[in-house]
Amino acid sequence: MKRIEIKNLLERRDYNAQINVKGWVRTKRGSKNVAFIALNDGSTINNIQIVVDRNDNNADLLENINTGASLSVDGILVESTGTGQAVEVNATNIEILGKAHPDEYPIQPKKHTLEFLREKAHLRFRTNTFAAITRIRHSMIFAIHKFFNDRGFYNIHSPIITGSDAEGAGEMFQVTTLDLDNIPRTEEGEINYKKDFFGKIANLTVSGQLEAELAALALSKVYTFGPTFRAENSNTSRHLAEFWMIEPEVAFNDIHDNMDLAEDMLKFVIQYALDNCMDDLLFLSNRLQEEEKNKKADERSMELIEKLKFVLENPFERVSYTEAIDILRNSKPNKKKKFDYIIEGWGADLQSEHERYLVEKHFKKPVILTDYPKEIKAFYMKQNDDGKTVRAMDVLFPQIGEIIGGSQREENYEKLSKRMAEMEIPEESMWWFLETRKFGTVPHAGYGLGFERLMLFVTGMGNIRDVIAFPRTPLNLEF
RNA sequence: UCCUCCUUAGCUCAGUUGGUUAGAGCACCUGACUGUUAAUCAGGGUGUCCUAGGUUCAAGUCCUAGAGGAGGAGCCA
Repeated sequence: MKRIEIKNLLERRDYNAQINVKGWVRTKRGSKNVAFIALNDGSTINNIQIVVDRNDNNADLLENINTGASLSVDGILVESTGTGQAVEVNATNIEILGKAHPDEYPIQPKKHTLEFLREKAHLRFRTNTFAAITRIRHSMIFAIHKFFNDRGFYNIHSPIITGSDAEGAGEMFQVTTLDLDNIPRTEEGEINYKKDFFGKIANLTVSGQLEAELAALALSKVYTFGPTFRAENSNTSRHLAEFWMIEPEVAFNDIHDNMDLAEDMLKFVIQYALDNCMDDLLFLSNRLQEEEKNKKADERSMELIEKLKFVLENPFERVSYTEAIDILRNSKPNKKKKFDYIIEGWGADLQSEHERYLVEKHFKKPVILTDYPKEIKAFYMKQNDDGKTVRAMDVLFPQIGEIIGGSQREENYEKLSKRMAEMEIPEESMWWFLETRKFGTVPHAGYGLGFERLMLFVTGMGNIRDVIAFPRTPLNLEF
């Protein structure tokens, strides 16, 4: 008999139909005459209840049906006589596909800590929490592609291995096929990269932006969605060494178009989650509410679904860096010296505590900060006429901080070349990037969205290691 | 990389100013009961107290070093 997915089965009402379901046991509840098995196959967060009549013939069978075991169940779909579910399956035959010995199987029907489950990353998909996150993650991936596809964008696969060491976005992972026990040297005693696979130093990409710009300057509207690698020794709940980044790049867009695009995109994908993942969001919301009970009233955050709707319903606050500095300088925590870094004046880099103050205390909604001092931003950003600032835009979200970083790009060859020289970025490694400003240059803009940071916001999870299946962080590469 | 905190049963955690035999809930086993909802009730015993040293009559508890984890900061998405 063909297997029916539990998601579909739960919606059926054709009682007495013969069906087959396969899945993993979540719990088994004992009884003298009858046993109840909650079975889940990942198609939905909800389980199907399997009802088994106890008799002498199946005592051994039932003994081996423990949490985590996999089953194939033939049975009859019936209306449930109990409360808590509309339909259930009266089992006529159960085959145990794989046992899960209860003394050894670590995922038991109880609350486990997220830290514990991180150490069981191979099995944590089998928990409600991670299955829900995984389903939501899929929907978010799909929503992002849909958003851009619906608007005529082209998806670009930017390279994962790069020969450019000047992307300027952080420490890089080197890629080599050289024998590390016997490194070829030049006559001067330096490592001879001419003998390496590519004949030069190669690294994993830290950004697909530069390649996306090249494509945008022909196809007008493009985006990348790929893995990104940073070898920073970052040990926080917001950083990964390997993460996924979405980088749209649009020719003829200025910074205002760029902000509109970012805001539209975030709202689209959040709406998509509400429209398509409500079961899983409700589960995560309840889970969070349980945790919140242990917190003081003023530390509790907004309920998850309410929070998502709040973002949808309110325009993001657009504020220049200069205005933000004024707000911060006159803020209570600054005057009372509650900030670890006191804002003295214009030019200071904003710390996490300042961004949080603006988003969570002052504006109480997402904020887009623009026009930062050029000294604290990347070389490729469009220089404003004031000679001091660049057309950068950072989208700041409550709890997450910077979820998007972007800018209008400098399209003027001379200005870009001059800025690269000032920042000591070697032109010879970036000649191809500069040539786009030499031939048919146009104003353009783009940004990078950290996909896992979006996932943090949508799921309400607190640690980025719990919204990606196999997180890569310093000293962590088990799975 | 820096600061702070944590590591006790399979899991979640308690363990007093250093003091006798280290505890609870869940899971597991036995029994009862029952169309149950992480079923319930009764009984059963979990152990390298992270590791290695040290102080002490006595260390889960104090000290030193190491390992692992968490939170915050920096870097950033």
